[in-house]
Amino acid sequence: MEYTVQRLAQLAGVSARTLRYYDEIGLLKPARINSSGYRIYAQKEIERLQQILFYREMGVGLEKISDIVGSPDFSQVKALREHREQLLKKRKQLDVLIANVDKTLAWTKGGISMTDKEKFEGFKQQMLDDNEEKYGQEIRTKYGDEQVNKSYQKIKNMTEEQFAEVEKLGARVLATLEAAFATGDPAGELAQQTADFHRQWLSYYWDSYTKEAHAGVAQMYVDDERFTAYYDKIQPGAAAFLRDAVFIYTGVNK
Amino acid sequence: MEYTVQRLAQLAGVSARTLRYYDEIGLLKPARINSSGYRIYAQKEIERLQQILFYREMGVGLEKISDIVGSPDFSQVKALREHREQLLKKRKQLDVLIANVDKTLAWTKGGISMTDKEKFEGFKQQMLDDNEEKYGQEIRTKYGDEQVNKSYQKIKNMTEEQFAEVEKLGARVLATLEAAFATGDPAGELAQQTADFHRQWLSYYWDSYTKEAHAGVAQMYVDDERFTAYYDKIQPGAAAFLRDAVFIYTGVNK
DNA sequence: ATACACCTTAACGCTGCGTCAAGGTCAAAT
DNA sequence: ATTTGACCTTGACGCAGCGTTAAGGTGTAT
Repeated sequence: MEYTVQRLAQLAGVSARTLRYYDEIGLLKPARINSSGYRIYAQKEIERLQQILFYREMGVGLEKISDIVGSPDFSQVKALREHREQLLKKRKQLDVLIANVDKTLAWTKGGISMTDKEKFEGFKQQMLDDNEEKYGQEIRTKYGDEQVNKSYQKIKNMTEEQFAEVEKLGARVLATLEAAFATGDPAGELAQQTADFHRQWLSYYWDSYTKEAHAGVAQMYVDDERFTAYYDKIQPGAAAFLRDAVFIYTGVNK
Repeated sequence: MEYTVQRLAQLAGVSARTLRYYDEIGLLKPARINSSGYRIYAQKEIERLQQILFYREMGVGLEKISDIVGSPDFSQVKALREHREQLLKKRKQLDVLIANVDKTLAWTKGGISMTDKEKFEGFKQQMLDDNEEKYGQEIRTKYGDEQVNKSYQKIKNMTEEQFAEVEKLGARVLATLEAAFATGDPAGELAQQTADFHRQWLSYYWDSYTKEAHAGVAQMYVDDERFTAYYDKIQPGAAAFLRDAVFIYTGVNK
């Protein structure tokens, strides 16, 4: 039995346009073209189409389908396994989105304004691990186990996916700091924006924010050469500049 | 403080192109244009951008964001709630896809060929409910509670989303039947294809398929006027034609 | 002969930008 | 004064996977 586009389309439950498109991109060519230029499909094409649609239902892209269909079975299995991974990833992302929406909704109910930009950002696990590995011992003895544990605990509760967000916020602090440093004015708007970003960034690691603690950390950036080095890699003096900006921002002066 | 595109882009962690695009579609217009034609953004625009980015992270489309931002708070909450529903839907779809991939993988392992097209289709809950409502009592007494319960149980185990699939397969049976009926030959390829689709469709409701049962159902389509009416709405005689095709397909003759 | 259903190619539209291309502007360095 | 280099501008194409006119040829039933 032979089929025209529309007939095959009905059979397969797709549109005629789709079949023409598949022809166009070489994914499914008709068996032959009749004297009037009509596309004619036969049994073989039906089977190929069904394979194509199968993978399409799975959410595989047409190009990958093209690779898969007509390749040996074990390749197809491998492709499916890989595709499965991608689907899982997508679902995780969705979970994060949903969690964020829920959080926002909850906060709005609690009277916390939607304009609070803290909601934007997330966390990183690896950052944590790296941190613990490098400085864990020292920080713990210096600032007390309980504090550190609480902070770590808070972070552990977040999902991995939110990592990119915190990194972004961190990068934003650096970028803004650089621009602000160029102005030379720690009381200027750019510098104050930097301090605000820094506060937001910090808030991810702290259970509660206080101006005094914020100012304390800023001072530490100057006192502890590791932090100084981190910020000064932008420009020598950037750490001190940030501290000054934060002092003004918090209104705290040591 | 005022910002050019690039500066604002850095600050917000997006590309300059994005900001130009947002300007183009009217989502975020710069505060002013300077004498050289440069876009200049101010504090107000920063805040608006942050709101925009917030919703964007949530996966909301730009057009909807345009509606949301700048509307009263309660509207925003409503929008978020609706968006949450959509996210949940998407996740459900993903779950179905993943389940399908898993099933296919399992079947392939079990030696069942990937060319079996049964994997395509799903089920419907509502179809069930409708069915139970209309004919439940009668069917139960006629064919026995146990059978019906088993069938129903099987269907209940599937997810709602798979519904569209079974509907599609059902439609495919009808469409193919119509084309086959036009040929007038119940032994022809089209008619045999119809019988095959019908077998696939049945397989969703039955734990195990047998040729005899298939042929029995086909005969029932002629004997029970409700079914006859259903298939004959295509063309008078279609039910009988389908029965003949299935008899040939199964090799069973009553 | 005429209507009507089906076929063809061509081409724009949708989302959310990335990515050249071709050219103007601005501050600093020569 | 000019040259560099980093920034800015407006166009416009490209991406996936078709949906959707548009303009016109074909097939068949009346």
